[in-house]
Amino acid sequence: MDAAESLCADRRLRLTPVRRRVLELLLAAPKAQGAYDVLSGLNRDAPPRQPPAAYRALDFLVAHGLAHRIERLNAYVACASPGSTHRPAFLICRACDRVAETPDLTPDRLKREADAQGFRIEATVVEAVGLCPACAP
Amino acid sequence: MDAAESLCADRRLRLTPVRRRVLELLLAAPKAQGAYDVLSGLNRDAPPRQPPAAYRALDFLVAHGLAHRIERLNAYVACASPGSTHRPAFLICRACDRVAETPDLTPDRLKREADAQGFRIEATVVEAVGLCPACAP
DNA sequence: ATCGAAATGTTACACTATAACAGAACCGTC
DNA sequence: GACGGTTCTGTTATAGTGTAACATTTCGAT
Ligand SMILES: [Zn+2]
Ligand SMILES: [Zn+2]
Ligand SMILES: [Zn+2]
Ligand SMILES: [Zn+2]
Repeated sequence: MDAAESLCADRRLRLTPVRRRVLELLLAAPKAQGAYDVLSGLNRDAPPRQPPAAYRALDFLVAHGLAHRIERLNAYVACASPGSTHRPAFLICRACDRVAETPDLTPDRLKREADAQGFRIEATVVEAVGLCPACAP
Repeated sequence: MDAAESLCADRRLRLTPVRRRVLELLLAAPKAQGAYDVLSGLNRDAPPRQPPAAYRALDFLVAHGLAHRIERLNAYVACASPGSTHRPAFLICRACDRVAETPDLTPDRLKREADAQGFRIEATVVEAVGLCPACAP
């Protein structure tokens, strides 16, 4: 949280109350939170909010590296090391939905990292997004 | 398609008309197809089908390695090399949604593979699914 | 104080996915 | 060829995820 504070200060980003609260919720959660989980969290405070409020805050956090979206779960987690640009790998437990973030690493190191944590990988998804030759500028 | 035929024959899997048709649709499509795209494709034939028909066929194809689900797009593509167990990486163009499947490779080879194809990676998602220490049997 | 940009509120809707149960088709055995 | 279990399909309804569009407010700088 402190890291997020100073990061936003450095970059002149506005960590508004809603965004701050959403980040707190993600940090406090033991597992990845869907957008509507976050929304319920917000609405445990007052006043009641609508879906866009949650999505906007989450988009902000993801865009600036304070949180990650787990495509597989349609859910979000707070980043484990905000500030540094990184391409993390996530270890997602299919039983409890807990998500561990591993630091930037090359793919063959992924298995060793998982082994070290006692995590048994059953499937891995690698998705790269970018521009194909036909669409490159 | 022939590969799918023989693969199903070998494994005593039933490549029923619906499943066959869905695979044909995926193979014919230039880009990843959402479940409802597939459903529209099915309904261009008769008789009209409902969402579960598409999802069931897609689940079957994915389960047996004839297709892959692209989490990022909530969409599906036909597998480029069915039969072989593999952990492919997908190159997803954010502009045209075309998806290229790269063969099983280690992550540092991903960049080289992409470079060779003239594909400019802008973001990569690595998601591993399995069992965390707390949930392991 | 004023103005433009950024953020939020609000309504309504689109897209994605599954539960639950009924019926039909398939496949082996007797 | 009739049973009987299994797998596949049909059908209805509903749950879950995400966004478009526009009004309103807040912020920060001239
Ligand atoms: Zn991170
Ligand atoms: Zn677990
Ligand atoms: Zn494949
Ligand atoms: Zn493209």
